[in-house]
Amino acid sequence: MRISKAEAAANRGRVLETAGRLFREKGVDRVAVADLMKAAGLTHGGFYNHFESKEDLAAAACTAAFASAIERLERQLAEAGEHGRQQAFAQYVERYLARQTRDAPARSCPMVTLGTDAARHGAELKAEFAAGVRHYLDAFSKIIPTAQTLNRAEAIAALSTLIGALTLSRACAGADDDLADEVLVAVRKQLLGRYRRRAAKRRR
Amino acid sequence: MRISKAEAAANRGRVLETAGRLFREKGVDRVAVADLMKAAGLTHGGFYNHFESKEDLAAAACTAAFASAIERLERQLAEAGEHGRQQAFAQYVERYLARQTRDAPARSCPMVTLGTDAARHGAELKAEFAAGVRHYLDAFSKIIPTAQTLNRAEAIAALSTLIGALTLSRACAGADDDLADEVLVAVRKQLLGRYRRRAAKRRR
DNA sequence: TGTACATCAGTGAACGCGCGTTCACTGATGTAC
DNA sequence: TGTACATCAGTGAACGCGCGTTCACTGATGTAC
Repeated sequence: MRISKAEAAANRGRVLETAGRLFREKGVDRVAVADLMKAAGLTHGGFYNHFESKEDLAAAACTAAFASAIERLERQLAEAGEHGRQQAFAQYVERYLARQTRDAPARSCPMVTLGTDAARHGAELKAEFAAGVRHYLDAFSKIIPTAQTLNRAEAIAALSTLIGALTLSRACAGADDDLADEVLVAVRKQLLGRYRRRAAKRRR
Repeated sequence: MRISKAEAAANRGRVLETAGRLFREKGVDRVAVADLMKAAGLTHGGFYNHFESKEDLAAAACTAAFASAIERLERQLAEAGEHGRQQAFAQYVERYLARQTRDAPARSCPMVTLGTDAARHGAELKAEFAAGVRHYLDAFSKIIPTAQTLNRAEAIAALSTLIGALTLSRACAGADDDLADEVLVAVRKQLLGRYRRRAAKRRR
């Protein structure tokens, strides 16, 4: 049964969004196309009307995941705009390293959930991932509270810290919850303390 | 044909070591048992004489990978013992974030290469991963050059930074080499600069 | 505006391949005497 | 020390399942007149 163009586009969007969630949660290799389509409310046969291959979908889902992550980041930045960068940064770190975030990878940072996949999968996914990182970094640089000259290198380092911490904490959660939580707390403390100290110094 | 016990043990060791390399390089899910056994110089049928399942091997290989990583870490620490912690730390960071390391994941840090796998696979692998992190952290704390009270939290943060940077750089390498290299350089600079500044301050 | 037909998103069976695992078999090793 | 036999690591064919992908078919939509 043929479907209206608007409905078809909506279906495609739903598949993309579902893929973004499932791929982040379980990894690209551990999600079957048929399961994914079922989760999106369709049957698997129609998949190839929308995407050339599973890899093609992975690349598209990666782009979409980055887009929504960056959108959220910029919203946070805009909201806290008046209170200044430092507060926006603190809030961002708190959310990024919250236990809730760790335990809900499906909607979380694509750099953590898709990074290893991107390193191992084909060129399409890798290209979209790299583009996503570039854009994310641009947005993220704006909320790092520091001197202008170091902005970008510091942004990269801070982002790396967040990514590594979430990776570690997720991998340990369930097996050693104390350790998993300790990682979140320690990194939160280090990241926030560091920039707080610096801000205090600037105020003097 | 039956084989001597010593030879059988050597075979098992070779399988374990091969798994450690291949799993780190391609990820557990992207290495077939048959290919792995062939790479170890055996046929796939004998696999189950040594391991209960592929998951069982993954857990054992994770432990082994951590063991060799920690051994290397402690060797570096011992070598540089006389020059003091700071130099050991600097050397460690330089190696960890070298392009060579990034481009040779097979022998590199298991926290980067197996972290996402551990988060997604079964409890066995996760448990071994968490134990590995604990041990690695203990060894790593010893080379973080700072005040005693903060040692552990700082070690966790520094390690997270390294893990995140290597993850990012690997995922971007091949698609955007400039960005991939920039990540390595920026994080190296940040990590080393930070501790160098602090050491200078202590000397005053 | 109404009619006739082509299009094409969605369906579900089917294909073929690769994978983890099992199994009957081999023959050198280890052991009991 | 030498002999007879049980053990068991390794082999490679086979099994069965799940997966990515294809395909003939359906029927509502979009379009040409």
